[in-house]
Amino acid sequence: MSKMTKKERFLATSLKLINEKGFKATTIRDLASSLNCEVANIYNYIDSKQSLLETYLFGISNEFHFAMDTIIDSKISSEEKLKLIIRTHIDLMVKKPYELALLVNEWRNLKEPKLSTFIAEKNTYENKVKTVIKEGMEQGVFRSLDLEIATFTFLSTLRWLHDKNTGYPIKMDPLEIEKQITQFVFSGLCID
Amino acid sequence: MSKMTKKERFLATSLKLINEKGFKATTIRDLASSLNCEVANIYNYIDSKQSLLETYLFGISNEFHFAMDTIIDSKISSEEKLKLIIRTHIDLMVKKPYELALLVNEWRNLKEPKLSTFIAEKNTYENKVKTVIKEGMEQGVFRSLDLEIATFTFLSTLRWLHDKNTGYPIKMDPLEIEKQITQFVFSGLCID
DNA sequence: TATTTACATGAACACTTGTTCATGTAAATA
DNA sequence: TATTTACATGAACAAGTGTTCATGTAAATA
Repeated sequence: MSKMTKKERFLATSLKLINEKGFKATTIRDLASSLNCEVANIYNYIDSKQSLLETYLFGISNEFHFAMDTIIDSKISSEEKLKLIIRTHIDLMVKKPYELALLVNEWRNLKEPKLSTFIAEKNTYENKVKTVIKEGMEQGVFRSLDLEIATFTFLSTLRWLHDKNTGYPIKMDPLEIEKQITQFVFSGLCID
Repeated sequence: MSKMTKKERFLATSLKLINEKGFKATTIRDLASSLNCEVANIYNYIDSKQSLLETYLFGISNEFHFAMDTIIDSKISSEEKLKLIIRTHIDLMVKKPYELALLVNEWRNLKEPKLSTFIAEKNTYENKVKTVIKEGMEQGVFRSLDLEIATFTFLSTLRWLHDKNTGYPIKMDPLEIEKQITQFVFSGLCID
């Protein structure tokens, strides 16, 4: 337990620092001084700086996929599925804001072959979202927009949350955020 | 003219490379070998690696502000203003996809005091968009969503363009993209 | 008690980084 | 023709990088 606690605390501190400075800009010595320990000591916790990034990224990536698969397999309408996708993103933003910011900003720093693996997972996720939207369009529930554009525009509406919620405390009630974004996505800005 | 041509070509090549690898990951030696020239030669064009990034970022930032100010000062409806903002983003994406991607991805690599200046410009821009949306809400043209959320969600819908359009040729007709995104933003996904 | 385990240390490594220097050349300008 | 200008070169630098090493300690386990 104490073993885990120590490593976990290291991982948490690192995550925060990497978010502030960026992965490339954060040196092992930065991590060490932020943890009040010696540089070499860090290698008691991790194999390499790269593996640290990999741990974070594939960690949340898995969480997203797990949630997504649950949603897709459930017997609910396309509209409800999309609502749940929005809810999942906001949930994860509240619970793991730093990991989410990494997912958006730092995945480019992965190296092959992990980079390809990650991109594949990313594409798979996007395709699952695309499928939900496609179903909705075919059922006449969603407007028949270009599928690619609709999917990526939708995903984008969930992305600014990460940019805004790193470092700052989340002021607004998550449920309220969810309500607002759902309304934007489903009904748009205009009244008519 | 030949002076400008040479420097411009250097700037264009650098821009592409920095987009592929990221600013931090792109070394002066990378630039040199990509340009088939010696490392030292690069410093005939630029003062420092940092100044290179600054040139790019403040360059497009200015373009955005210029376009935005024209829109804001024109005597048209809030709805029309928002449409023009969408058009501006897509226009710039088509004309300067690499600069735009930098604007989104690499501004964190600026150093003080340029970083603060950039963030201030960024905030100013976002506030101008916010004002347009606020006007629309007050006039009853736009749905009364939370202003912050509506603004950033709107801006996000224009951001994925950059991610998707670096490196790849833009397949879809810009006018069609504009039409689709405008529809998404104004009317949302749902039919009802 | 003996031995493993978890964590800590500081020096050293091999390498990469941005940048500068002194020098050179070929064309444009005066 | 003389001189400035634009561009090119290769070596060198000082600083910073991730990582490893041999060694140490204090507590948990056997």
